Amino acid sequence: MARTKKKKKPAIQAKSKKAPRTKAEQRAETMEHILDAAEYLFSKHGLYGVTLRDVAQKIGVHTSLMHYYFEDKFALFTAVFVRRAPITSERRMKALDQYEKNAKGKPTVAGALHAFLDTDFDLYMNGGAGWKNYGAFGSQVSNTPEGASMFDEHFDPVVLRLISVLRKALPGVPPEEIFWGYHFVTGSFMHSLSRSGRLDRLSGGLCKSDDLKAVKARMADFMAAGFMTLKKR
Amino acid sequence: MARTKKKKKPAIQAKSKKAPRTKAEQRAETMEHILDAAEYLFSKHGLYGVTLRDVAQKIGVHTSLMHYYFEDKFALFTAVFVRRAPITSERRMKALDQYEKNAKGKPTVAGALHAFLDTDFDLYMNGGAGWKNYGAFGSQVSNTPEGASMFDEHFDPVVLRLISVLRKALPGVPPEEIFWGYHFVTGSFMHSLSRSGRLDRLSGGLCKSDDLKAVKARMADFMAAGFMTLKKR
DNA sequence: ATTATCTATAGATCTATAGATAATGC
DNA sequence: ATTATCTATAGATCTATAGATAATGC
Repeated sequence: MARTKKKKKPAIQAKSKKAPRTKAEQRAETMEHILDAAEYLFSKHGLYGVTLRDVAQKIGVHTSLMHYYFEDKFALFTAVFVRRAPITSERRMKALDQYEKNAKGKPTVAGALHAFLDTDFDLYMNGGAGWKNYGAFGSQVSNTPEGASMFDEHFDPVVLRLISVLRKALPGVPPEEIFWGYHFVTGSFMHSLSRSGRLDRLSGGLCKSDDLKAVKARMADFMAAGFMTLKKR
Repeated sequence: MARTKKKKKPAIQAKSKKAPRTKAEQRAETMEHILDAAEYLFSKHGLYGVTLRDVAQKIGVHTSLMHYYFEDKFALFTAVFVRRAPITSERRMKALDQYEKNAKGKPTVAGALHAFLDTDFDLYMNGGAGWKNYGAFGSQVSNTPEGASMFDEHFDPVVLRLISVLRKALPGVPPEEIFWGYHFVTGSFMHSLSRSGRLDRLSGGLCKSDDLKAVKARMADFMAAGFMTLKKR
């Protein structure tokens, strides 16, 4: 990540950061560089707003290398999505399992949402620039037909796990009401991950859309209160 | 709109739907057709995912006509945005004015959100296919750097108007808290307008993301409850 | 010997413009 | 006579592939 910038010093490098020894390492490292660059660019401009040349140029490498490592442009796009999807998915799955266990049959909406959302916010806040970009990338993808099926495939399981906890927390509330609640949650969540900067301008600098810590501090409880308005049957 | 499909009958047309009489009318009608087609396509694939040829083909006209009516691709994109922006903006502005007047110094969060959101949902639900497409288009735009400044320019006034009513409804709550609340609202709102279909699959058909009536019935109260969790100073 | 990277280039778009033709307007 | 639409085409990308060169691996 640190060396993504350009290539400042072609001179002698520090021992630890030397060119990778084995070919396998070299291959892996180049692929990571490509994925990092693609992730960043796709997060800004979407699938069609980025050319393979853009990606190659960003890491100072020839365009044809993109095709050596990835079948085609869409395969690269998919690879960006797939690289991190299982990580966030599994973390949240575990957090929900853990929460439900601790709740001993009495889960709350706020508790479930904290497990689901805060776990991810921690990742995006502390996982480095790559994870921040992935968040913005995901929020882009979530709005396009091209990406919708990737969401279905990789995130349906965690989301349905969340829904199941929410249903226990809200006995008597019909499932469709809970799905509507989730619909609102995911909209806000994706919007927050996009960190578009609009909030900064709108609020005259009072809030920064980059401030995920502030979002984390408010979102789960905000949404939990909303769930309480959904009508029982 | 009805004739957008292709051109089925080059035969004699019904009197009322005859080819436009004056050149001004013809010009206006062609531009509307172009804007309708562009609006639909941009809403699905974004600025870069649509070519001028795509737009031209959709209405069965030559690509060069795009350039005759619009300076370039981005100008067309902007024109799509600008065509309807003032309409939704003014409607909501009026609804907020009206609400505040009726509230006689005692506005509520729910009341303000109903005025702001429901007014728009009515438009998207009852304004015809074009308005539905515009909603999805807007939600796409709201997530891109290219479109952010358009949002700032055209929608900041209504949003700040909403904020001002919310502040009256929430005395003692610092403005930044209210901006965060709005941040959550707009995320859910834009997501709802995108009508991506993911909710349909996720919920196994229990909910349809196309069902704006269901969204309207729940969203304002859901969010209003959330605002109550924002901390006073 | 095998794999990583680059050079060169084909073929397919895409945007945009110049100039021709067809349809209204006086 | 002016405006709407089409034909033809230039110039600029963009994706993708074939084949050359440079760097590791036995």
